[in-house]
Amino acid sequence: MHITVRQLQVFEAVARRLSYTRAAEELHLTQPAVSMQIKQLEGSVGMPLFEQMGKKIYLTQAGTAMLSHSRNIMQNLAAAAEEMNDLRGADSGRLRISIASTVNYFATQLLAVFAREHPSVEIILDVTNRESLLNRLEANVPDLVLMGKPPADMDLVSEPFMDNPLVMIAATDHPLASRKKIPIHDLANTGFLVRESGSGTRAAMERFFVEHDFSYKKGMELMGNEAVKQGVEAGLGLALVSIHTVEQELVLNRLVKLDIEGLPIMRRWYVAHRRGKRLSATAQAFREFVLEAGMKAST
Amino acid sequence: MHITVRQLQVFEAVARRLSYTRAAEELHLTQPAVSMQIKQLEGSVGMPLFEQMGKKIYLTQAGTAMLSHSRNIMQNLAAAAEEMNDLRGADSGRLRISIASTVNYFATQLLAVFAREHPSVEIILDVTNRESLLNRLEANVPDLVLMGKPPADMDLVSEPFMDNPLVMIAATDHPLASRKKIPIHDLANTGFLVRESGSGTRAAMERFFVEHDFSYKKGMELMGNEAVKQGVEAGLGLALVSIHTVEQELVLNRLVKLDIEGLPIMRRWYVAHRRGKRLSATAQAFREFVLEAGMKAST
DNA sequence: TTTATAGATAAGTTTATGTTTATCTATAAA
DNA sequence: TTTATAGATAAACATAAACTTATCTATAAA
Repeated sequence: MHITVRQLQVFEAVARRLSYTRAAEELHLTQPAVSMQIKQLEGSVGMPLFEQMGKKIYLTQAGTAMLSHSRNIMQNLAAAAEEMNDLRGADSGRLRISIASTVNYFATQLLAVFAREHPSVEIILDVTNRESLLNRLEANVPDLVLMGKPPADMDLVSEPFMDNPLVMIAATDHPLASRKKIPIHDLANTGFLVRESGSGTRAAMERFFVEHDFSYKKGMELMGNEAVKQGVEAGLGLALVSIHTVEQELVLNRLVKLDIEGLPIMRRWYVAHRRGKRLSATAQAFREFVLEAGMKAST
Repeated sequence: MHITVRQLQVFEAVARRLSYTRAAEELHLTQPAVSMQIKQLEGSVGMPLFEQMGKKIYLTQAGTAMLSHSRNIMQNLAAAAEEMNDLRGADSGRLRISIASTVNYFATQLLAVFAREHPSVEIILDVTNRESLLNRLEANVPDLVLMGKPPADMDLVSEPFMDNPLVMIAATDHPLASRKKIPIHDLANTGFLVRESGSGTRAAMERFFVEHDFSYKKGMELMGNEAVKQGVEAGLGLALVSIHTVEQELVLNRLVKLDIEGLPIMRRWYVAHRRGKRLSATAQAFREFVLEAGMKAST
């Protein structure tokens, strides 16, 4: 024997009105339908829940106890329904975002704006290197990721949302700082600071040099954007970096951008999630927010 | 929105095993049956509860929230079932007993023994006058009542459980104290202390005197047994009382019992409840306990 | 006594649930 | 590439649940 939600609904109505007939009216049922539901519930619990004395019915002790449980259960159901209702909108719940460290230079600002617009969304941000980010995607941890071009073999749904121009930077006092349209081959004798292998920036740079038949002179290999920038500022060589990583330094005149022919290399950033992922309304809202912010930034 | 217990059961199994097929095995169902239940639940909540990525399924955010509600609800159901189970036995719950004040002289002892034998039963005792007791019965407050012969017009189920002999008492120094087999007519000049009208003892006394063609001399009318007893002890007259009300006084020799021919009058005490009342197992156990205790006392 | 009301009961109908079987798609592993 | 596995989908069917209508019984009130 098993108790059903329907039985509890009917039971609650009868217990509240202390009448089968009134309960039936309230539930838009006939009286026999109510009798049956109560009978089944009584069968389930193995005891009478009501007692009839003359024309009046009363709850038995078991009935009184059952009523309190019943109300409890129905309250839980209502709470569940309410939470589900909230989650259907974009202004609640949890949003798990993982971003590749390179994207960090502006993603935090993006998130701040989104958080302000959706104050009751709990945002969980995770800034990590590309490999760890792909692991997290594999484990289905994040709702969405922001990263450079995602690998083709991982079955992701991805869309570019912002240009990521790679530019050549030099120390402020570099002799070519003020020249226009410098052919790349004029840099044959210059040393280049490069990112670690596995970096998307590094891969893009090498592709660019190959395309332009230019064999570059490798000055030093450094981990991360910050190290590269500091090396360039110290005059150790030139470097190709995302313009987003050096915006401040260019404004403060601590670095300069060289006007090389064929530059900037236009790469892009992507918002991505695993194929099959059921994005919450909140996640969808964030995805669209990111795409829209990218559109604005590129116009 | 129509969530069923069945849906929650199936959902919980799928969420726990993270597999439709395993859940189906566990529930002795086929896989399509599980798919359908989940689909219906998802329809009810208006959102996917699972997401499939490759061969693995994961709970969505809504699914995680739903699972916690679901477990809550099923726990409540289990708690309800457990309480109902307890109530089916005679060692739990509440026992409401109303007793007429005359019965109080020994009923408390009876209850004490029952309470010791059923320590987890919550006993609610209510000692009150006969009229108020009948009102409570009318309002369906007590499970059982202990009283003198219940009125025939109230549709009660009643059963006598103990003799209630009415005896004639006198002050210790009464001249007839040591005489045997006193004919009632020898008391023609003696004054009698009587209970208020409406008292069962008073009615029984008058019936006895009428039957024996004895017109008694009314000394004083007093409210309640205690007043009558004190009056007799003070030498204001004789009285007919339940022997249970004077057991202590007889032992302490503060009152004596006169050996009148035709006495004691044998009245009885009853355990009663309204017809139609669904007695709990506990109430039934108490009823039988009282009847059995009465049997023992009368042998 | 008659009448009205509350609930129980019985029979029959509709709807929901669960089943099997078969097929399809996608993915992971051999 | 082939094979095995997980789940979705569909059709056809059996069973059970939830109702309705009609009728019956007991009780309280007129």
